[in-house]
Amino acid sequence: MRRTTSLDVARRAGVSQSAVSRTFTPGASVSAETRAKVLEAADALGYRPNKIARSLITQRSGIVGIVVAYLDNLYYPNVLEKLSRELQENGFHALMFFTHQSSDKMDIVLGELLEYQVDGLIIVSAGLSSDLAARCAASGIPIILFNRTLDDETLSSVSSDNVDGGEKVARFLLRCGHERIAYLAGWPGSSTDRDRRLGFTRVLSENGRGLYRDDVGHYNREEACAATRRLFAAPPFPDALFCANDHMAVAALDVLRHELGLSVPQDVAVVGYDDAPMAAWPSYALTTVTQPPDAMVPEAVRILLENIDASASRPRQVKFIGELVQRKTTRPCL
Amino acid sequence: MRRTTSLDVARRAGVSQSAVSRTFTPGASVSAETRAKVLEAADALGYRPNKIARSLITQRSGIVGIVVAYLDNLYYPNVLEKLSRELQENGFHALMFFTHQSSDKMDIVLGELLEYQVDGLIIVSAGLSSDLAARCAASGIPIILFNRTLDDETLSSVSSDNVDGGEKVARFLLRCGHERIAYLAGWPGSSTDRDRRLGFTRVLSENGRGLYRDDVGHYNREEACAATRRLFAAPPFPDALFCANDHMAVAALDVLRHELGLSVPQDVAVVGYDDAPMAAWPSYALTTVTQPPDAMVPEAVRILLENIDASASRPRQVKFIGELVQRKTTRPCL
DNA sequence: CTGAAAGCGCTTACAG
DNA sequence: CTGAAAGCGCTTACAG
Repeated sequence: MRRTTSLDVARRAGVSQSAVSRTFTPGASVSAETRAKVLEAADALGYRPNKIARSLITQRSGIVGIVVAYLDNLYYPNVLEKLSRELQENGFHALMFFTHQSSDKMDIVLGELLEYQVDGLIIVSAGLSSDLAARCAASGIPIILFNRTLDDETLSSVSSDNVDGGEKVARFLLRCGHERIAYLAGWPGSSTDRDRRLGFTRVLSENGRGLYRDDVGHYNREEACAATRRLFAAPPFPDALFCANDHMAVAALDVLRHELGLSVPQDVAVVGYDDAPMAAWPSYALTTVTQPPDAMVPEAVRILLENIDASASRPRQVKFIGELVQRKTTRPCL
Repeated sequence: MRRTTSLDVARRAGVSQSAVSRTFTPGASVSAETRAKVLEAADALGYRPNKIARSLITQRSGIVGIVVAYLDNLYYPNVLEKLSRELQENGFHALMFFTHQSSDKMDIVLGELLEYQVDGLIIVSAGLSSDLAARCAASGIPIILFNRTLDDETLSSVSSDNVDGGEKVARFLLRCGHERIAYLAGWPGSSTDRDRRLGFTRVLSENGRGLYRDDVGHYNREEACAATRRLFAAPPFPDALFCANDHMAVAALDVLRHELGLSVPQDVAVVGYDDAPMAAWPSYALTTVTQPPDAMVPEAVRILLENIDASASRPRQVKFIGELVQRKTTRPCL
């Protein structure tokens, strides 16, 4: 079954193919009469302009690639949906590319991306070697890192101020009088983990403290559960646990309460990061630091589209300040 | 900055443009020597074939549209990730289209989809009027409904047997000796809600029972919370509650335990549907019916790709049987 | 195996 | 405002 093309419409409407093209090009000059004839014929034939063909000549595909490593951290589905909808409202669409945490596969993914002639790229929740980042920047296609940053600032990014967030948690825990403070790390290579830890331990040491215990969960539920067991293997137990994200904090909470029989916050205080949806669910009521997607997503899309329009502009790093929201996994304190 | 094209590569390699095209077309005939020259030149120039241009002539975009209404039900991010990865492994990619539960926006979405010349369509978690379904079928593009079915069978679908699932839950609850059984409905227009309820109430009435109480949550957390409050507004309370999906069951659990101070399963048994990730988390340990995405996703993709290859084949409905998995929101019973 | 050429379905100067 | 024509970057018969 042949697709109906602009030529079919032109013939039926008794006009040139150019006229058809023009009536479907916003801002092109067509007389009301011609437009009406075209529209009628198009309607009768069920014609729709072929975006693919159009993109070949306009050099604009209207497609933005979104690279994601995983979706099991509840924070990300939310971000993904918002990004997609925001893109849609601006006439773009998201082409999904799933990769893995380790950046071995990123090469392949990136190659495929470029083949699709995407207009831009949003990299979410995925590690990116600086080597790869450099190649991306060199490719000339506008890229924005969401919730990740790069030390050398070769790429634009939108994230929250993770150092500040880590500091806030440390100050809060200290104020609550905690003594044996532990850290459950995320993916050690990620900027998020590094910065949250940095802010956290800096405030601790400014107050003459260090991490009482320290383990790694790689932002993964199973590993976070295992790490929690190790962290609480021998007394004296930590009396506060800062988890590098909510997804792990929830896992830790489950282990603490249901396996180890500890009470939160009486025996241990638990703090997460992200303010993912389930953090607000009463069963968890997790104290955490927000990374407001309602502000971050539109900003990320704005910057990206700006770069697509004027690809000359230089990389920009935008950081949002998160807030500590106290719920019930920590004792009330000012 | 002009993109580097096959012609650039041809010039540098000293061969024809066709030769370049051939070395990037699997199965085309090129001598080893020519191929080597081309590959070298391509590498030097950072050339990648333009899939968009290719698709214009091959009539294959390699893009499959995925239509989703929302991602806050945790079952879906999981499905989406699996669908995407499965597609990727088969050389396709997913273009996301977010719509809304109500099918008003589906028209627009569908139009955009067709403009992108997607090779196929997967509709997940979204309502589709039979009118729209007919138009889809008429468009000639292969479509598969995931987790939804259509009465008139004009479209292929992969789902679980929701009638059977509803029956299983009813039999189980009856066996456990429950007397006042309530149903928390999802989206009334959806096939999932209709079938789960159908199987559920059928077994109930076969045993001389009816629904003790009945309310609607529209598969939405807030509404499910409100519905739960209504269901438990006055004694005697229901002693069992079947929720049309896990997302609402978890909401109900939160209200029951944390607002109403009821014990689950002592005061009320709660059963969900989906076996979404959080159903297995110890804080919920929800008894539920599985809809195995590990089996359903590959099958959905298989059928779709089959239809893309031989677009003549007629619509097919595949149903998977789910299992009731007993966890801790119901009393142990055989 | 290889190259010249037509064509996929559009947009966009260029004349009129 | 309108049409004929060139061209976006490929693939693919067609000859050789």
